[in-house]
Amino acid sequence: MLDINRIRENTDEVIRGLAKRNFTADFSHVIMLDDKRKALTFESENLKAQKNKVSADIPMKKKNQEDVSELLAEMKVIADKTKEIEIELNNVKKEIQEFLEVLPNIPADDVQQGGPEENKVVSVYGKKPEFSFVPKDHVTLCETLNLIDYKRGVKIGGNGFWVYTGIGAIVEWALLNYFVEEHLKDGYEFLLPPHILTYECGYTAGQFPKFQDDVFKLKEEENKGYTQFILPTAETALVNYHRDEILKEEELPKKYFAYTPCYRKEAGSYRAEERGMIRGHQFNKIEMFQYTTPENSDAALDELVDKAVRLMDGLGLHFRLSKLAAGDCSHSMAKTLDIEVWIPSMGIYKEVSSASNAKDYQARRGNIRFKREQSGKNEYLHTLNASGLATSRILPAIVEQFQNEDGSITIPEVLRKWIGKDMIKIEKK
RNA sequence: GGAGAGAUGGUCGAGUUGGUUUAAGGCACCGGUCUUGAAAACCGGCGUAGGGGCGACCCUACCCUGGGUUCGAAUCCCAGUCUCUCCGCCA
Repeated sequence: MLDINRIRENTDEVIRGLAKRNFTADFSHVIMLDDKRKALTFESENLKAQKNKVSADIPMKKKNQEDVSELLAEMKVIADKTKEIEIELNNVKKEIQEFLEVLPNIPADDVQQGGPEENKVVSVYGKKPEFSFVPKDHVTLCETLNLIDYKRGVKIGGNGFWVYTGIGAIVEWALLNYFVEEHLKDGYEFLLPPHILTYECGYTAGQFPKFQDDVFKLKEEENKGYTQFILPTAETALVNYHRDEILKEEELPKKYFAYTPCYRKEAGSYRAEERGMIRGHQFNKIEMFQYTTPENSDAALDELVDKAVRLMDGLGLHFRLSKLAAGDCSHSMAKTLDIEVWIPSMGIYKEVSSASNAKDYQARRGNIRFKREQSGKNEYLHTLNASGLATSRILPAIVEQFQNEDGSITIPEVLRKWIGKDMIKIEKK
Protein backbone atom coordinates (compact mmCIF):
# COMPACT_ATOMS: atom_id res chain seq x y z
CA MET A 1 0.00 0.00 0.00
CA LEU A 2 1.33 3.41 -0.91
CA ASP A 3 0.97 6.37 1.42
CA ILE A 4 -1.67 8.83 0.20
CA ASN A 5 0.41 11.68 1.64
CA ARG A 6 3.42 10.58 -0.35
CA ILE A 7 1.23 10.57 -3.44
CA ARG A 8 -0.06 14.05 -2.61
CA GLU A 9 3.29 15.59 -1.76
CA ASN A 10 5.58 13.86 -4.26
CA THR A 11 3.18 13.10 -7.07
CA ASP A 12 5.75 13.32 -9.86
CA GLU A 13 8.24 11.15 -8.05
CA VAL A 14 5.62 8.44 -7.49
CA ILE A 15 4.51 8.59 -11.12
CA ARG A 16 8.13 8.31 -12.31
CA GLY A 17 8.71 5.38 -9.96
CA LEU A 18 5.70 3.44 -11.13
CA ALA A 19 6.53 4.22 -14.75
CA LYS A 20 9.70 2.16 -14.28
CA ARG A 21 7.50 -0.90 -14.04
CA ASN A 22 5.44 0.31 -17.00
CA PHE A 23 2.59 1.20 -14.71
CA THR A 24 0.86 4.43 -15.57
CA ALA A 25 -1.19 6.12 -12.95
CA ASP A 26 -3.26 9.25 -12.83
CA PHE A 27 -3.51 10.54 -9.30
CA SER A 28 -5.56 13.68 -9.92
CA HIS A 29 -8.81 11.88 -9.19
CA VAL A 30 -7.67 10.25 -5.97
CA ILE A 31 -6.18 13.52 -4.71
CA MET A 32 -9.49 15.22 -5.44
CA LEU A 33 -11.23 12.45 -3.50
CA ASP A 34 -8.84 12.91 -0.61
CA ASP A 35 -9.62 16.63 -0.56
CA LYS A 36 -13.26 15.72 -0.46
CA ARG A 37 -12.59 13.29 2.37
CA LYS A 38 -10.97 16.03 4.41
CA ALA A 39 -13.79 18.47 3.79
CA LEU A 40 -16.47 15.93 4.68
CA THR A 41 -14.53 14.83 7.74
CA PHE A 42 -14.32 18.41 8.94
CA GLU A 43 -18.01 18.98 8.38
CA SER A 44 -19.03 15.75 10.06
CA GLU A 45 -16.79 16.33 13.07
CA ASN A 46 -18.12 19.83 13.61
CA LEU A 47 -21.64 18.46 13.66
CA LYS A 48 -20.62 15.77 16.12
CA ALA A 49 -18.98 18.37 18.38
CA GLN A 50 -22.22 20.32 18.33
CA LYS A 51 -24.16 17.15 19.11
CA ASN A 52 -21.94 16.31 22.05
CA LYS A 53 -22.40 19.79 23.45
CA VAL A 54 -26.19 19.80 23.27
CA SER A 55 -26.29 16.22 24.45
CA ALA A 56 -24.56 17.24 27.66
CA ASP A 57 -27.09 20.01 28.29
CA ILE A 58 -30.15 17.81 28.10
CA PRO A 59 -29.74 15.88 31.37
CA MET A 60 -29.00 19.11 33.27
CA LYS A 61 -32.08 20.89 31.98
CA LYS A 62 -34.17 17.84 32.65
CA LYS A 63 -33.00 17.87 36.20
CA ASN A 64 -34.10 21.51 36.56
CA GLN A 65 -37.52 20.54 35.21
CA GLU A 66 -36.93 22.61 32.09
CA ASP A 67 -38.55 21.81 28.79
CA VAL A 68 -36.12 20.09 26.45
CA SER A 69 -38.40 19.30 23.52
CA GLU A 70 -36.85 22.09 21.48
CA LEU A 71 -33.38 20.71 22.08
CA LEU A 72 -34.49 17.23 21.13
CA ALA A 73 -35.82 18.53 17.85
CA GLU A 74 -32.56 20.34 17.22
CA MET A 75 -30.62 17.17 17.95
CA LYS A 76 -32.75 15.23 15.52
CA VAL A 77 -31.83 17.63 12.73
CA ILE A 78 -28.13 17.37 13.55
CA ALA A 79 -28.29 13.58 13.71
CA ASP A 80 -29.97 13.32 10.31
CA LYS A 81 -27.51 15.69 8.70
CA THR A 82 -24.54 13.82 10.21
CA LYS A 83 -25.84 10.52 8.94
CA GLU A 84 -26.12 11.91 5.45
CA ILE A 85 -22.55 13.19 5.45
CA GLU A 86 -21.20 9.97 6.96
CA ILE A 87 -22.66 7.91 4.15
CA GLU A 88 -21.00 10.12 1.57
CA LEU A 89 -17.75 10.11 3.54
CA ASN A 90 -17.70 6.32 3.71
CA ASN A 91 -18.22 6.07 -0.01
CA VAL A 92 -15.31 8.43 -0.64
CA LYS A 93 -13.06 6.52 1.75
CA LYS A 94 -13.95 3.23 0.11
CA GLU A 95 -13.17 4.59 -3.32
CA ILE A 96 -9.78 5.88 -2.15
CA GLN A 97 -9.02 2.55 -0.51
CA GLU A 98 -9.92 0.56 -3.59
CA PHE A 99 -7.69 2.75 -5.70
CA LEU A 100 -4.71 2.54 -3.36
CA GLU A 101 -4.81 -1.15 -2.54
CA VAL A 102 -4.16 -2.31 -6.09
CA LEU A 103 -1.22 0.02 -6.75
CA PRO A 104 2.10 -1.83 -6.89
CA ASN A 105 5.14 -0.87 -4.85
CA ILE A 106 7.49 1.85 -6.07
CA PRO A 107 10.78 0.38 -7.31
CA ALA A 108 13.91 1.33 -5.37
CA ASP A 109 16.09 4.04 -6.88
CA ASP A 110 18.75 1.60 -8.07
CA VAL A 111 16.27 -0.67 -9.85
CA GLN A 112 16.41 -0.62 -13.64
CA GLN A 113 13.39 0.44 -15.66
CA GLY A 114 11.71 -2.12 -17.91
CA GLY A 115 10.54 -5.73 -18.01
CA PRO A 116 12.31 -9.10 -17.64
CA GLU A 117 14.50 -8.38 -20.67
CA GLU A 118 16.23 -5.70 -18.60
CA ASN A 119 17.20 -8.05 -15.78
CA LYS A 120 20.93 -7.89 -15.15
CA VAL A 121 23.21 -10.74 -14.17
CA VAL A 122 25.19 -9.53 -11.16
CA SER A 123 27.55 -12.45 -10.79
CA VAL A 124 28.06 -16.05 -11.82
CA TYR A 125 29.15 -18.80 -9.47
CA GLY A 126 30.78 -22.13 -10.14
CA LYS A 127 31.67 -23.50 -13.53
CA LYS A 128 29.13 -24.52 -16.11
CA PRO A 129 29.46 -28.32 -16.20
CA GLU A 130 30.77 -29.82 -19.40
CA PHE A 131 30.11 -33.42 -20.18
CA SER A 132 32.28 -35.80 -22.15
CA PHE A 133 29.16 -37.88 -22.76
CA VAL A 134 25.56 -37.12 -23.70
CA PRO A 135 23.95 -35.88 -20.49
CA LYS A 136 20.45 -36.95 -19.57
CA ASP A 137 17.67 -34.71 -18.36
CA HIS A 138 16.42 -34.88 -14.81
CA VAL A 139 13.15 -36.59 -15.71
CA THR A 140 15.04 -39.50 -17.21
CA LEU A 141 17.57 -39.60 -14.41
CA CYS A 142 14.98 -39.37 -11.64
CA GLU A 143 12.94 -42.14 -13.19
CA THR A 144 15.81 -44.53 -13.84
CA LEU A 145 17.23 -43.91 -10.37
CA ASN A 146 13.79 -44.19 -8.76
CA LEU A 147 14.00 -40.78 -7.14
CA ILE A 148 10.69 -39.47 -8.37
CA ASP A 149 7.47 -41.17 -9.39
CA TYR A 150 5.85 -38.83 -11.87
CA LYS A 151 3.12 -41.18 -13.05
CA ARG A 152 1.74 -41.99 -9.64
CA GLY A 153 2.04 -38.32 -8.63
CA VAL A 154 -0.34 -37.42 -11.42
CA LYS A 155 -2.55 -40.40 -10.58
CA ILE A 156 -3.11 -39.30 -7.01
CA GLY A 157 -2.77 -35.51 -7.24
CA GLY A 158 -3.54 -34.69 -10.83
CA ASN A 159 -1.44 -32.88 -13.40
CA GLY A 160 1.46 -30.95 -11.89
CA PHE A 161 2.23 -33.25 -8.98
CA TRP A 162 4.92 -35.84 -8.34
CA VAL A 163 6.00 -38.18 -5.58
CA TYR A 164 9.46 -38.28 -4.02
CA THR A 165 10.37 -41.92 -3.55
CA GLY A 166 13.05 -43.70 -1.57
CA ILE A 167 16.42 -42.05 -1.97
CA GLY A 168 14.74 -39.16 -3.81
CA ALA A 169 12.74 -38.32 -0.70
CA ILE A 170 15.88 -38.65 1.39
CA VAL A 171 17.81 -36.22 -0.80
CA GLU A 172 14.95 -33.72 -0.81
CA TRP A 173 14.79 -33.94 2.97
CA ALA A 174 18.57 -33.68 3.29
CA LEU A 175 18.46 -30.38 1.41
CA LEU A 176 15.90 -29.09 3.90
CA ASN A 177 18.04 -30.29 6.79
CA TYR A 178 21.09 -28.56 5.36
CA PHE A 179 19.23 -25.26 5.04
CA VAL A 180 17.66 -25.49 8.49
CA GLU A 181 21.05 -26.15 10.04
CA GLU A 182 22.63 -23.14 8.33
CA HIS A 183 19.83 -20.75 9.32
CA LEU A 184 20.01 -21.87 12.93
CA LYS A 185 23.75 -21.23 12.86
CA ASP A 186 23.04 -17.68 11.71
CA GLY A 187 20.66 -17.09 14.58
CA TYR A 188 17.38 -17.13 12.66
CA GLU A 189 14.33 -18.38 14.56
CA PHE A 190 12.64 -21.46 13.12
CA LEU A 191 8.86 -21.22 12.66
CA LEU A 192 6.45 -23.85 11.38
CA PRO A 193 3.31 -21.88 10.50
CA PRO A 194 -0.16 -23.01 9.46
CA HIS A 195 -0.50 -23.84 5.77
CA ILE A 196 -4.05 -22.57 5.65
CA LEU A 197 -4.34 -18.83 6.04
CA THR A 198 -7.08 -16.25 6.33
CA TYR A 199 -7.95 -13.60 3.77
CA GLU A 200 -6.20 -10.91 5.85
CA CYS A 201 -2.90 -12.71 5.40
CA GLY A 202 -3.24 -12.57 1.63
CA TYR A 203 -4.16 -8.92 1.84
CA THR A 204 -1.13 -7.95 3.93
CA ALA A 205 1.27 -9.86 1.71
CA GLY A 206 -0.21 -8.13 -1.35
CA GLN A 207 -1.73 -11.19 -3.01
CA PHE A 208 -5.25 -9.96 -2.36
CA PRO A 209 -7.39 -8.54 -3.75
CA LYS A 210 -5.62 -8.42 -7.09
CA PHE A 211 -3.99 -11.83 -7.37
CA GLN A 212 -6.59 -14.07 -5.77
CA ASP A 213 -6.64 -16.43 -8.71
CA ASP A 214 -3.04 -17.55 -8.18
CA VAL A 215 -3.83 -19.39 -4.97
CA PHE A 216 -5.97 -22.35 -3.98
CA LYS A 217 -8.96 -20.96 -2.16
CA LEU A 218 -10.37 -23.31 0.41
CA LYS A 219 -13.49 -21.85 1.81
CA GLU A 220 -15.75 -19.27 0.36
CA GLU A 221 -18.84 -18.73 2.40
CA GLU A 222 -21.76 -16.96 0.88
CA ASN A 223 -22.30 -13.31 1.67
CA LYS A 224 -19.14 -13.18 3.72
CA GLY A 225 -16.50 -12.41 1.16
CA TYR A 226 -14.21 -14.32 3.46
CA THR A 227 -11.81 -16.86 2.16
CA GLN A 228 -9.20 -19.14 3.57
CA PHE A 229 -6.55 -20.32 1.17
CA ILE A 230 -3.54 -22.62 1.05
CA LEU A 231 -0.35 -20.62 1.21
CA PRO A 232 1.59 -20.06 -2.01
CA THR A 233 4.76 -19.32 -0.02
CA ALA A 234 5.69 -19.17 3.66
CA GLU A 235 6.28 -15.45 3.16
CA THR A 236 2.52 -14.99 3.33
CA ALA A 237 2.48 -16.53 6.78
CA LEU A 238 5.66 -14.86 8.03
CA VAL A 239 4.68 -11.32 7.07
CA ASN A 240 1.49 -11.77 9.05
CA TYR A 241 3.20 -13.11 12.14
CA HIS A 242 3.50 -9.59 13.55
CA ARG A 243 0.49 -8.09 11.81
CA ASP A 244 -1.25 -5.35 13.82
CA GLU A 245 1.61 -5.20 16.26
CA ILE A 246 3.93 -2.47 17.47
CA LEU A 247 7.41 -3.90 18.02
CA LYS A 248 10.12 -2.35 20.13
CA GLU A 249 12.97 -0.78 18.20
CA GLU A 250 15.48 -2.76 20.26
CA GLU A 251 14.01 -6.11 19.18
CA LEU A 252 14.59 -5.35 15.50
CA PRO A 253 15.69 -6.88 13.29
CA LYS A 254 13.50 -9.94 13.74
CA LYS A 255 14.91 -12.82 11.75
CA TYR A 256 12.83 -15.88 10.98
CA PHE A 257 12.78 -18.84 8.67
CA ALA A 258 10.06 -21.35 7.99
CA TYR A 259 9.62 -24.55 6.09
CA THR A 260 6.39 -25.12 4.20
CA PRO A 261 5.37 -26.65 0.95
CA CYS A 262 4.15 -23.95 -1.46
CA TYR A 263 0.90 -24.45 -3.30
CA ARG A 264 0.27 -22.56 -6.51
CA LYS A 265 -2.34 -22.78 -9.21
CA GLU A 266 0.09 -21.81 -11.96
CA ALA A 267 -2.93 -21.37 -14.17
CA GLY A 268 -1.93 -21.07 -17.78
CA SER A 269 1.79 -21.02 -17.11
CA TYR A 270 2.55 -24.58 -18.13
CA ARG A 271 5.06 -24.85 -20.89
CA ALA A 272 6.16 -27.96 -22.65
CA GLU A 273 9.82 -27.50 -21.75
CA GLU A 274 8.92 -27.25 -18.09
CA ARG A 275 8.18 -30.88 -17.57
CA GLY A 276 9.52 -32.69 -14.56
CA MET A 277 9.91 -30.72 -11.40
CA ILE A 278 10.47 -27.28 -12.81
CA ARG A 279 6.94 -26.00 -12.24
CA GLY A 280 4.41 -27.88 -10.14
CA HIS A 281 1.42 -27.03 -8.01
CA GLN A 282 3.35 -27.95 -4.88
CA PHE A 283 7.00 -27.56 -4.03
CA ASN A 284 9.10 -27.44 -0.90
CA LYS A 285 10.74 -24.26 0.22
CA ILE A 286 12.44 -22.77 3.20
CA GLU A 287 11.76 -19.08 3.45
CA MET A 288 13.80 -16.47 5.29
CA PHE A 289 12.15 -13.35 6.58
CA GLN A 290 13.20 -10.15 8.32
CA TYR A 291 11.44 -7.26 10.00
CA THR A 292 13.79 -4.26 10.14
CA THR A 293 13.93 -0.52 10.69
CA PRO A 294 13.76 1.48 7.44
CA GLU A 295 17.41 2.53 7.69
CA ASN A 296 18.59 -1.07 7.97
CA SER A 297 16.58 -2.78 5.27
CA ASP A 298 19.12 -2.33 2.47
CA ALA A 299 21.76 -4.09 4.54
CA ALA A 300 19.25 -6.78 5.48
CA LEU A 301 18.61 -7.52 1.80
CA ASP A 302 22.34 -7.89 1.22
CA GLU A 303 22.50 -10.31 4.12
CA LEU A 304 19.63 -12.43 2.79
CA VAL A 305 21.12 -12.57 -0.69
CA ASP A 306 24.48 -13.49 0.75
CA LYS A 307 22.93 -16.31 2.79
CA ALA A 308 21.16 -17.75 -0.24
CA VAL A 309 24.33 -17.53 -2.31
CA ARG A 310 26.31 -19.34 0.40
CA LEU A 311 23.77 -22.16 0.53
CA MET A 312 24.04 -22.65 -3.21
CA ASP A 313 27.80 -22.38 -3.15
CA GLY A 314 27.91 -25.03 -0.44
CA LEU A 315 26.18 -27.43 -2.78
CA GLY A 316 28.76 -26.76 -5.48
CA LEU A 317 26.22 -25.97 -8.14
CA HIS A 318 26.69 -23.62 -11.06
CA PHE A 319 24.29 -20.69 -10.67
CA ARG A 320 24.01 -16.96 -11.09
CA LEU A 321 22.66 -13.98 -9.27
CA SER A 322 20.42 -11.57 -11.16
CA LYS A 323 18.95 -8.24 -10.29
CA LEU A 324 15.42 -7.90 -11.57
CA ALA A 325 14.24 -4.91 -13.55
CA ALA A 326 11.30 -3.00 -12.11
CA GLY A 327 8.69 -4.68 -14.28
CA ASP A 328 9.77 -8.17 -13.23
CA CYS A 329 9.59 -7.48 -9.50
CA SER A 330 6.42 -8.73 -7.97
CA HIS A 331 3.64 -6.35 -7.06
CA SER A 332 4.63 -5.78 -3.41
CA MET A 333 8.37 -5.50 -3.85
CA ALA A 334 10.63 -2.48 -4.30
CA LYS A 335 13.70 -4.50 -5.20
CA THR A 336 14.35 -8.15 -5.98
CA LEU A 337 17.38 -10.31 -6.66
CA ASP A 338 16.98 -13.82 -8.00
CA ILE A 339 19.28 -16.78 -7.70
CA GLU A 340 19.00 -18.98 -10.74
CA VAL A 341 20.44 -22.43 -11.09
CA TRP A 342 21.72 -23.88 -14.33
CA ILE A 343 19.56 -26.67 -15.72
CA PRO A 344 21.75 -28.34 -18.39
CA SER A 345 18.94 -30.13 -20.22
CA MET A 346 17.01 -26.90 -20.68
CA GLY A 347 20.06 -24.77 -21.33
CA ILE A 348 18.71 -22.04 -19.08
CA TYR A 349 18.91 -20.78 -15.53
CA LYS A 350 15.83 -21.28 -13.36
CA GLU A 351 14.91 -19.38 -10.22
CA VAL A 352 15.55 -21.16 -6.92
CA SER A 353 15.53 -18.11 -4.71
CA SER A 354 14.01 -14.70 -4.82
CA ALA A 355 15.18 -12.13 -2.30
CA SER A 356 13.15 -8.96 -1.96
CA ASN A 357 12.75 -5.80 0.02
CA ALA A 358 9.10 -4.77 0.34
CA LYS A 359 10.08 -1.65 2.29
CA ASP A 360 6.97 -0.36 4.07
CA TYR A 361 4.50 -1.65 1.46
CA GLN A 362 3.41 -4.77 3.34
CA ALA A 363 3.81 -3.09 6.73
CA ARG A 364 1.24 -0.49 5.72
CA ARG A 365 -1.19 -3.14 4.55
CA GLY A 366 -0.73 -5.18 7.72
CA ASN A 367 -0.32 -2.24 10.12
CA ILE A 368 3.04 -3.49 11.36
CA ARG A 369 4.98 -0.82 13.20
CA PHE A 370 7.75 -0.24 15.69
CA LYS A 371 8.18 2.39 18.36
CA ARG A 372 11.11 4.65 17.60
CA GLU A 373 12.97 4.92 20.88
CA GLN A 374 14.24 8.44 20.47
CA SER A 375 10.96 10.07 19.47
CA GLY A 376 8.48 7.63 21.01
CA LYS A 377 6.62 7.68 17.68
CA ASN A 378 5.26 4.61 15.91
CA GLU A 379 6.63 4.07 12.42
CA TYR A 380 6.03 1.45 9.77
CA LEU A 381 8.86 -1.02 9.65
CA HIS A 382 10.33 -2.74 6.59
CA THR A 383 9.77 -6.37 5.63
CA LEU A 384 12.08 -8.56 3.56
CA ASN A 385 11.90 -12.11 2.37
CA ALA A 386 14.14 -14.53 0.55
CA SER A 387 13.93 -18.17 -0.32
CA GLY A 388 16.58 -20.12 1.39
CA LEU A 389 15.99 -22.16 -0.69
CA ALA A 390 13.32 -23.75 -2.87
CA THR A 391 14.40 -27.37 -3.00
CA SER A 392 12.23 -28.64 -5.78
CA ARG A 393 14.34 -27.10 -8.50
CA ILE A 394 17.59 -27.82 -6.75
CA LEU A 395 17.10 -31.57 -6.85
CA PRO A 396 16.80 -31.55 -10.67
CA ALA A 397 19.84 -29.29 -10.84
CA ILE A 398 21.88 -31.60 -8.63
CA VAL A 399 20.82 -34.62 -10.62
CA GLU A 400 21.66 -33.02 -13.93
CA GLN A 401 24.83 -31.14 -12.99
CA PHE A 402 26.35 -33.96 -10.96
CA GLN A 403 25.48 -36.87 -13.24
CA ASN A 404 28.18 -39.28 -14.30
CA GLU A 405 28.62 -41.22 -17.52
CA ASP A 406 27.33 -44.45 -15.95
CA GLY A 407 24.05 -42.77 -14.98
CA SER A 408 24.98 -42.32 -11.35
CA ILE A 409 24.81 -39.07 -9.38
CA THR A 410 27.51 -37.67 -7.12
CA ILE A 411 25.95 -36.36 -3.93
CA PRO A 412 27.18 -32.94 -2.73
CA GLU A 413 29.49 -33.21 0.26
CA VAL A 414 27.28 -31.13 2.59
CA LEU A 415 24.33 -33.50 2.18
CA ARG A 416 26.15 -36.77 2.78
CA LYS A 417 25.74 -36.87 6.52
CA TRP A 418 21.98 -37.10 6.08
CA ILE A 419 22.02 -39.46 3.14
CA GLY A 420 24.70 -41.84 4.29
CA LYS A 421 26.30 -42.26 0.89
CA ASP A 422 28.20 -40.26 -1.69
CA MET A 423 26.69 -41.65 -4.87
CA ILE A 424 23.25 -42.57 -6.15
CA LYS A 425 23.50 -45.54 -8.48
CA ILE A 426 21.10 -47.58 -10.52
CA GLU A 427 19.91 -50.43 -8.36
CA LYS A 428 20.41 -53.87 -9.77
CA LYS A 429 17.22 -55.84 -9.72
C1' G B 1 -20.18 -30.66 17.08
C1' G B 2 -23.27 -29.41 22.07
C1' A B 3 -23.77 -26.31 26.74
C1' G B 4 -22.20 -22.20 29.64
C1' A B 5 -19.04 -17.80 30.70
C1' G B 6 -16.42 -13.86 28.84
C1' A B 7 -13.78 -9.91 25.47
C1' U B 8 -12.70 -2.38 28.45
C1' G B 9 -6.20 1.77 27.17
C1' G B 10 1.10 -1.67 28.10
C1' U B 11 -1.12 -4.85 32.09
C1' C B 12 -4.85 -5.70 36.01
C1' G B 13 -9.56 -3.92 36.58
C1' A B 14 -14.36 -0.57 37.86
C1' G B 15 -18.43 1.03 35.04
C1' U B 16 -23.15 -2.69 31.90
C1' U B 17 -31.33 -0.45 35.49
C1' G B 18 -28.60 4.54 28.37
C1' G B 19 -27.50 11.15 29.79
C1' U B 20 -23.64 15.02 36.15
C1' U B 21 -17.92 8.61 34.25
C1' U B 22 -14.96 13.97 30.39
C1' A B 23 -13.59 5.22 30.65
C1' A B 24 -12.50 5.44 37.88
C1' G B 25 -8.54 3.14 40.38
C1' G B 26 -4.07 -0.06 41.03
C1' C B 27 0.45 -1.80 38.67
C1' A B 28 4.22 -1.13 35.11
C1' C B 29 6.89 2.68 32.52
C1' C B 30 9.09 7.87 31.92
C1' G B 31 10.48 12.72 34.18
C1' G B 32 11.07 15.52 38.76
C1' U B 33 11.62 16.46 44.32
C1' C B 34 14.19 14.11 48.31
C1' U B 35 18.95 10.94 48.99
C1' U B 36 26.14 9.89 49.22
C1' G B 37 23.54 6.17 45.98
C1' A B 38 19.25 3.25 45.92
C1' A B 39 14.50 2.07 47.89
C1' A B 40 10.22 4.32 49.87
C1' A B 41 7.24 8.61 49.77
C1' C B 42 5.39 12.75 47.14
C1' C B 43 4.47 15.68 42.41
C1' G B 44 3.76 15.42 37.17
C1' G B 45 3.44 12.65 32.64
C1' C B 46 1.83 8.25 30.41
C1' G B 47 -2.91 4.96 24.09
C1' U B 48 -3.99 4.96 18.68
C1' A B 49 -5.79 7.21 14.33
C1' G B 50 -7.87 11.31 11.67
C1' G B 51 -8.96 16.54 11.18
C1' G B 52 -8.56 22.12 12.15
C1' G B 53 -5.09 26.34 13.41
C1' C B 54 1.17 30.12 11.99
C1' G B 55 1.09 28.76 17.01
C1' A B 56 0.11 27.95 22.74
C1' C B 57 -3.79 24.62 21.50
C1' C B 58 -8.64 22.67 19.87
C1' C B 59 -11.98 19.00 17.79
C1' U B 60 -13.52 13.91 16.30
C1' A B 61 -13.40 8.64 16.47
C1' C B 62 -11.96 4.12 18.94
C1' C B 63 -14.47 -0.01 25.48
C1' C B 64 -13.61 -7.60 20.18
C1' U B 65 -15.75 -6.75 14.80
C1' G B 66 -19.97 -5.23 11.75
C1' G B 67 -24.98 -3.60 11.63
C1' G B 68 -29.38 -1.57 14.37
C1' U B 69 -32.61 1.18 18.13
C1' U B 70 -32.30 6.39 20.24
C1' C B 71 -32.01 13.32 20.45
C1' G B 72 -27.98 10.51 23.10
C1' A B 73 -24.87 3.67 23.53
C1' A B 74 -18.94 0.83 26.86
C1' U B 75 -24.12 0.18 28.63
C1' C B 76 -30.02 -2.01 24.91
C1' C B 77 -31.05 -5.32 20.22
C1' C B 78 -29.19 -8.50 15.95
C1' A B 79 -25.20 -11.04 13.36
C1' G B 80 -20.23 -12.61 13.46
C1' U B 81 -15.06 -13.52 15.43
C1' C B 82 -12.03 -15.06 19.23
C1' U B 83 -10.85 -16.86 24.31
C1' C B 84 -11.94 -19.86 28.69
C1' U B 85 -14.65 -24.04 31.27
C1' C B 86 -17.39 -28.62 30.72
C1' C B 87 -19.16 -32.61 27.37
C1' G B 88 -18.49 -35.34 22.72
C1' C B 89 -14.91 -36.73 18.91
C1' C B 90 -9.88 -37.30 17.61
C1' A B 91 -4.20 -37.69 15.53
